Amino acid sequence: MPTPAPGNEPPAVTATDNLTAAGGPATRAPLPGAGSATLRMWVRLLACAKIGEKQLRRKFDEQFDTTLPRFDVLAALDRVPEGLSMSALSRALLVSNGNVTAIVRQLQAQGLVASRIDPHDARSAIVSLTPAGQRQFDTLATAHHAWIAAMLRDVPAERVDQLVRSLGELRAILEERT
Amino acid sequence: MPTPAPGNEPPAVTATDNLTAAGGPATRAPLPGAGSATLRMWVRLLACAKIGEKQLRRKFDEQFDTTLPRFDVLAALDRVPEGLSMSALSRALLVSNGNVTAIVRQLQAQGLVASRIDPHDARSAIVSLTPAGQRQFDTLATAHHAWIAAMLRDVPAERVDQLVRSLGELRAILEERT
DNA sequence: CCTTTATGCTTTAAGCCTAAAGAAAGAGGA
DNA sequence: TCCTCTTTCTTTAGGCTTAAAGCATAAAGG
Repeated sequence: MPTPAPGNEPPAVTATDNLTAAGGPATRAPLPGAGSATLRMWVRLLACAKIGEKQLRRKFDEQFDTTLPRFDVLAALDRVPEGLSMSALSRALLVSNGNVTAIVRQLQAQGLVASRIDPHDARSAIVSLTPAGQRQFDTLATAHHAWIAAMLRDVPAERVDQLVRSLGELRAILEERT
Repeated sequence: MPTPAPGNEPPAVTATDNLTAAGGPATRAPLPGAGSATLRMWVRLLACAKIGEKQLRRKFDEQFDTTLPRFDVLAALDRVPEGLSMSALSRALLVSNGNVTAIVRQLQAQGLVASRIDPHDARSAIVSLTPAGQRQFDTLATAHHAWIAAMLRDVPAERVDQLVRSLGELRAILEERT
């Protein structure tokens, strides 16, 4: 559609990418120095995460009839063969306690994870992968890895390394302020 | 908390940060070259987005009794005074069409946005900020900007600039593959 | 033993999100 | 006119997410 109904197509920019565009040379910008570079960084970070997540979510659904959060649980459990308590799981995944309850219930119904009472604490359930869950995770992880490699194949290797470092630093800073 | 309840505290790493850790010098790594640097980059990107989003969501809720998605809608509309159709809005926000319906309905009930029929196309509703919505957005945007500046105040300015560039490049690449 | 306090987990209410199906309007051609 | 195809939007079913309330267990102190 060339020249589509004037004023109907938005610039394909997410949210507030250029909040300070109007106003000319700002003489009283809030929080001077930092300017809005941090805001632009944040908006772009979020856009990247959203776009990529959308692609991965669709792949998980289409090819394996599962979801990203369920994969995340399996991945967390794969890293700790002894199993994790619900609380530990929720901390590892950065989601709320109640949320984990529902997701684990689904995986349990599918026979992918098992839950036993902590012998040292009757309140605590320890969740771990079943053999079927381990097999399922291995399959999913391979596909997941390949999807991401494909998604990012046009990003130069040195740029990837740079981002690994910078984002690691950024994550450390963000975690401090929690 | 030094030495906390042995075996109960997971390493504070999100999801699959080091999938290839076990196995020594891999002789048959899938997708050689790229290795798992892309995977680590992706996991870190996602972690940063989640941590930051969580903080912002809480701030929006506590201080203004609103939500991030609603702010996103206001922000998109602020950038286009003539208003946007529901479809254009959903494209700008990277969310589904049906989702926008619900969020706009909320904002409409609060009197922050108005919706009129497109005179050129009776199917299309054009949504725009009301004066009250504009005032609300200005307030929220100022706070939002300040929160982000505070959240990222320990990231060196040159690192911010570097990330702005790299993430912009990354976003462009991700958008191609949609 | 009993009370108080803290912890682990589940439940609930409310909201965000998607895909898919459906309703309504536009656009084009026979 | 009528038929078909497309586009725009809403609705629906299902899943993720949170905060807050509630239940059960644990831990500490009288």
